Amino acid sequence: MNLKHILDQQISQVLSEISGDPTCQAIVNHSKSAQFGDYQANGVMALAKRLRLNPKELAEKVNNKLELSEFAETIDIAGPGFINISISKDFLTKQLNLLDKDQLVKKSNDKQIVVIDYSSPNLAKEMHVGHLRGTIIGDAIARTFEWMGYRLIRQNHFGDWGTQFGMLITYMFEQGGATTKLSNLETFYRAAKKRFDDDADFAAKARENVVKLQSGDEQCLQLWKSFIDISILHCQELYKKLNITLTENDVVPESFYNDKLAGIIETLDKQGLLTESDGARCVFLDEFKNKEGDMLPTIVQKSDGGYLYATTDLAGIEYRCQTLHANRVLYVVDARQGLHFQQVFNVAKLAGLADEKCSLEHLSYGTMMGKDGKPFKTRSGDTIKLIDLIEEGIQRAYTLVESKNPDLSKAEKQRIANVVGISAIKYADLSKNRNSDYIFDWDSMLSFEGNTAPYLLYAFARIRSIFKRAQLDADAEYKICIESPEEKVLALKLLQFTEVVEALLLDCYPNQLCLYLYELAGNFMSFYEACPVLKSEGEVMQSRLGLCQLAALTLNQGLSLLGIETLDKM
RNA sequence: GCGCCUGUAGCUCAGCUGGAUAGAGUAACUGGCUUCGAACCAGUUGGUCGGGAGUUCGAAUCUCUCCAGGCGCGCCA
Repeated sequence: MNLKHILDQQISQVLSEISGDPTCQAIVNHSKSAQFGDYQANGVMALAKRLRLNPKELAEKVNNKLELSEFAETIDIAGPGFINISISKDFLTKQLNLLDKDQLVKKSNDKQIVVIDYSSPNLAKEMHVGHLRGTIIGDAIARTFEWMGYRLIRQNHFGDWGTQFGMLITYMFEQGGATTKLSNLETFYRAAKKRFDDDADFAAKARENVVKLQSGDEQCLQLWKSFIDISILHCQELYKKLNITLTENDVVPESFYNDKLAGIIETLDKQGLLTESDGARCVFLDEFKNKEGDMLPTIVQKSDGGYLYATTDLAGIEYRCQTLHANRVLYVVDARQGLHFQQVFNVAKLAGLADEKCSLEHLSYGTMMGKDGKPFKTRSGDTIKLIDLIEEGIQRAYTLVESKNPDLSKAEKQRIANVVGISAIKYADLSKNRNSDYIFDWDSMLSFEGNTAPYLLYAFARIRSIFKRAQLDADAEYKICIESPEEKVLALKLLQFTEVVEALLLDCYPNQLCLYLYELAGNFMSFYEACPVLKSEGEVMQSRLGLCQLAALTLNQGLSLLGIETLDKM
């Protein structure tokens, strides 16, 4: 159940009854501090002002009409007109005992189709830390929609088409077509780029090969395909290491849209949206006009007839809306492409490529910065390879496991180090608001203390350890009965999992889920210190075991939505 | 030039449709392991929310302006 939502509805309704205006908002939120109860309604003051009433008197009036005895222990009117609600232990006890442990959150029964576009690596380039964010954030969002019962379709918009592939193909010819040289993609790419920059003949040949490739030359196509196979293999390896759910089947590359691009231009043309400007074909939209009246074009076809990024994305929208029948299309892409997506979305709607009801959303994320606050680059001008970050993370975790738990077997330490290292990297990214730029720093990304994934994993491992030590069944039925303050705080937090997951589906900010899990783990730690489980007896012990069980289930599920595995021992 | 984003504690960041005394982690300091795992817990110190003006019962949040940084703006993706 979504307690916040229920309280909001009930209080909003009372406000509406009193005012006669059905749109009244109770604005229920979690209370900021324990002295203000568990939930607070802030909407009374705004309404009082509109009705020119004394807010405190209105709050009293609302309170008299409210029927919240099922939920509330106390309802207080405080300050200028806040309604503070303290949830009763009886209610928490009842709800937690009723909770479906297999579900935890009631699944959505609207069968919306959600398409999510994320990761989007490039052909013949190794993935670097810049790819990390979109991949991790997109995966968390995808997992959440899927778990909540939506029909979710992943699209890995693989960058496999463009002029730079003529360069690679030409270099491949020079090297005698030895595919083994591709094993190090980055080196190969750089070598090809160097030849392209240094040698005019090479560059000319490269341009020729682009044309050949585009006109379907067999030999070029074959070489190109070998690049794709190797690149995808490389990405899948990383996905596996990072526990990312994308598979080969989710790859729908740019080239997939090649034969649809002419049709897109035709559609735009038929609707009279195209304007020729300096030989290029553009769509000019009023909403992208500046104060001086200058029009910002969305270029869809170059003067040489070639198509562009925008054209491919329009084809992508058409495919996702018309063929996949998406209700929502989510693009997890760097914030720098904000304008591009705004343009493409508007053109698509106007041209009817996407129907009115389909929601096109750019879930943008910030740019990676260096420690100096400037855009990130290493001294050599390269980016840090993703694989190096991962290996460093695992290595550091291994060292830590060895110092904490030297008696474990080597294989066990390695397994733990893998989970701890990877989870620390993912959580460091997921726990920040995706919108803001972020600073790349080895130490903060690979930290294992404080608000990090290992903290959550540690809380989980402690719980498992209780059951193991006492040889109790972690899946048995335990009857919960809330008594102490620490139990109540934990109980309420457990009940709020629904609120967080449902909010995630609306705005797609995984850092909200991270925050929730961190607080849940913290509430558990406080409970653990204050309320001994195995030294208690009878019903109290049963109840505390029940709380431990639910805390473990919720932590495990929440982390799983973030793409983070848990450990029984660490 | 136009537009978008960012500016919160020494550092890294939260802060939800405007709400009460702006919160965490980290660093520094204090206390807690013969007691369910100290990768932990309890506590102390630390902030003119970039500056200024405005809107209002109330502003980190909305508006304007200035400053600083980042990004994007016709044939790359």
